[in-house]
Amino acid sequence: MNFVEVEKKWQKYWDENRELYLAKEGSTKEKKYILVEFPYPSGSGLHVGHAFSFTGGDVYARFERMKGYEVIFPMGWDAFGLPTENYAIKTKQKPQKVTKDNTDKFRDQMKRLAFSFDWSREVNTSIPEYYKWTQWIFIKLFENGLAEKQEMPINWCPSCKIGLANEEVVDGKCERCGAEVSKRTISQWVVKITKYADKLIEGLEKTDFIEKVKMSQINWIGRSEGARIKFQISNDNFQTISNSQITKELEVFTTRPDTIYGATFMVISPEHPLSLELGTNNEAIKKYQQEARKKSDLERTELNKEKTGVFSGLYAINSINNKKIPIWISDFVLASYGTGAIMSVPAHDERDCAFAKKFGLEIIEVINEEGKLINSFELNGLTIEEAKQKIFSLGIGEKTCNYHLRDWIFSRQHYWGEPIPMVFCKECARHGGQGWVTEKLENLPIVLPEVDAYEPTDDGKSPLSKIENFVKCKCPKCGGEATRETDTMPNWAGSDWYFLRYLDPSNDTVFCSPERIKKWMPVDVYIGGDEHNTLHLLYSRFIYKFLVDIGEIPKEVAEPYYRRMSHGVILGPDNQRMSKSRGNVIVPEVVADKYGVDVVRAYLMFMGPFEGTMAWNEKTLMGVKRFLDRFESLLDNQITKGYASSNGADVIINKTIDKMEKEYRSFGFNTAIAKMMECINEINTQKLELSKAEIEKMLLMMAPVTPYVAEEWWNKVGNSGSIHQQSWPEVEKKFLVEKEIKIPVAINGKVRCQIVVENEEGIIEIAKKEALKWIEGKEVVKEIYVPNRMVNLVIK
RNA sequence: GCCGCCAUGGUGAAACUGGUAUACACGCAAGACUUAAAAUCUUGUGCUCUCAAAAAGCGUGGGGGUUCGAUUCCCUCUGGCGGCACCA
Repeated sequence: MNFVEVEKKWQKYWDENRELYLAKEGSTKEKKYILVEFPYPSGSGLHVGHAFSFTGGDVYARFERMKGYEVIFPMGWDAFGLPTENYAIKTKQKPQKVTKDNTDKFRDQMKRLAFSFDWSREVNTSIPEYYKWTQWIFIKLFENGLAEKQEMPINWCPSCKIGLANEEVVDGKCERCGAEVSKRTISQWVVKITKYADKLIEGLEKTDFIEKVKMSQINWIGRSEGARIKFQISNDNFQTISNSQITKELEVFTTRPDTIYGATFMVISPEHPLSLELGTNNEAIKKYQQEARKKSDLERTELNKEKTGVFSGLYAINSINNKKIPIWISDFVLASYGTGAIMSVPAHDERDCAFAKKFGLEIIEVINEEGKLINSFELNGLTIEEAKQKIFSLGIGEKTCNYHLRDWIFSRQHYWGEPIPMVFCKECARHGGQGWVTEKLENLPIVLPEVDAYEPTDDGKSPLSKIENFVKCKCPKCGGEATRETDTMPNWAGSDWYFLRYLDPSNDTVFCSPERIKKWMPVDVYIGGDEHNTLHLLYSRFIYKFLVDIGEIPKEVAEPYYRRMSHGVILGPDNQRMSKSRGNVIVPEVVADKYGVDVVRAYLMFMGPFEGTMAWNEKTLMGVKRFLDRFESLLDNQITKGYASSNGADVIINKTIDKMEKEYRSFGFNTAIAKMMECINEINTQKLELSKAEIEKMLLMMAPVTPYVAEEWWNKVGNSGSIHQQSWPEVEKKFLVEKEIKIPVAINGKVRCQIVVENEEGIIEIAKKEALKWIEGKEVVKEIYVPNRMVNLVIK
């Protein structure tokens, strides 16, 4: 039977016997939640990257099932998003239809690749039954003061006609299309993730993420400790320059309050309130502000060589010595960070120094080479830390922290996303507040209406704004005439919490029952790409922690993901990233047509370490194919001539069980396969005869990697039912014990010879006798025996 | 610039808590089968010295250290990858 027929046969069987891969709710077994990031169902189907990471997850899931865990290994679709919307526009189809076609295709491909997903738990972020709960989460955020509408400048992609989160802007360009991003001020929903900054850092301690992931999260949050210090603005010319009475002091943020004696000027950003105030009647300042506004983020960061700026005309009073220091305006100070104002210490900060040199400002050194304070009166001689403490004790400044993490702009002006379930009511606004009213829970989901045109509008509004009977509605609070929010949510919204929905996918009264959360959470292993280590991981941890805080999730499990694995990347045969333009794309389905699914799976797992980057190599794939051929012909020969009556290969079989188990458990799939190769090589070279039980054990060991071959032979040797319901073979420990031990003998650390002994008695003497040649005439000054490892003789 | 990670044959890579470095596979070479090729099988394969073998020496990016013993631990340098970056 060829592999095509075998695959068809068993795929049908597995489809008809779905309980094989179901995660059973009533099970008394210990649970294991294995999660792979769900894909965006694009039109081009499953690519090698998917095949690779899903196979890894699948092998692991199958192994843990065999080890007796109740494994939950679900799959779904992160289906909202721009590519589908764009494709729908281009092909004049409905996004709903495009999504259905694509997910059907993905599902078929996944089934063919034998991924043992529990399909009864499939989720799709774009169906109303799912996004009802995404909307519900938004309402909870709003009710708890973590979502609000703000007028704010956003990153605007002129090509996609969409607002972008900071996260979606890479080097000042749109992450998706590469167009240069500009600024626009739009009224936007903002989710206040910054309130969770510390919790998100602290929570990392409860996880087992690798250092790389922890660091990128910590860097992204960017906590920095320092002080806010208020400086009085000198009265001398304040009145003449500004007609306002309000701004009489200037607050700065600094991480180095100890250097306050070195502060020779202040810098405020062009968007700082004080700058804006001054700009109204000062031409030079106004002109500078206009120039700064014109610069995109890209330009502002590219132009980091030459500093620009303008003097404000004002002076601040240095709180510690009453010295008058000038206040400058420059765009190297960002309005969005800290207070938008700094005290400049040019002697100890590169940027301040460049600025001071350009504009001829004073530079005072306050730290000497030993890291002690100088030129600082009462602080002289102190260390930096001591000086900081002293400053605080003098009542200057207040200890605070700042974060690089920004609040999360949650509005998108596009069609294919979750409608934000908010209503604007003029009447309610009149009684205070912004006038934003949450939709009633019983009215959820707010269903995305089917429309004829999905194109974003040129004025930057969502296409939903054109649909009158969607926009016009009754206020859920007062019942008056109101209008519905027409913005939709970003892609991340649906993927923030999908791992919870898998646990209870058809519940229509809660997003997930607490019992099921208690049963299955946390995710034991979360497999995904490095590109999601900051954004997706941070957003979903935030949403999870928020739901814990408001009591919607039992607080026993504080973090959603315990371990994070970042799967590797497969490059094209030319060692380059696969891309259509390079023409180096490998399509897993095409390779499977040629060699069979099991060869593809085994090859993907054998290529290299699961977390590594490796290039596709057809020759190595052929090696793996040869190995599987050898495996099958070994079984075939043995069955043809009859099974051996005694277990002749039990030593190598048991050793292999032991080793493969360890390798599978630690995601060492490449070495797991190598162990089976060794086992087969040994059986062939020693011409060992196999019993039926031994053949079955070998099939069981291969079942996670090559499910079709294993299933086919499992039945060929006379079993009924599925091999994928069997347990992992037990290691018989007695076969692991060596009768003789081989011990290398080293002289001065260099291995010279080997001895074979039955026990450790007098082993040093035996070693000395064997190594006589090297130690003759020398004095042995030290004898070391490491049990079962080696003997080392130190001679002079 | 700051933070994190990595560096082993011709190639992809193994090596448990410091204990025989290079498992497994690719490639290459020789041989068997064949009219021939493909496929398959067998043998060899870190480097130097050697016709060959034995023996010896050298070998995990460079240098230094700890240790009886270091791919593994420490310091330092070099090169590469990833994250952050006018963030005060």
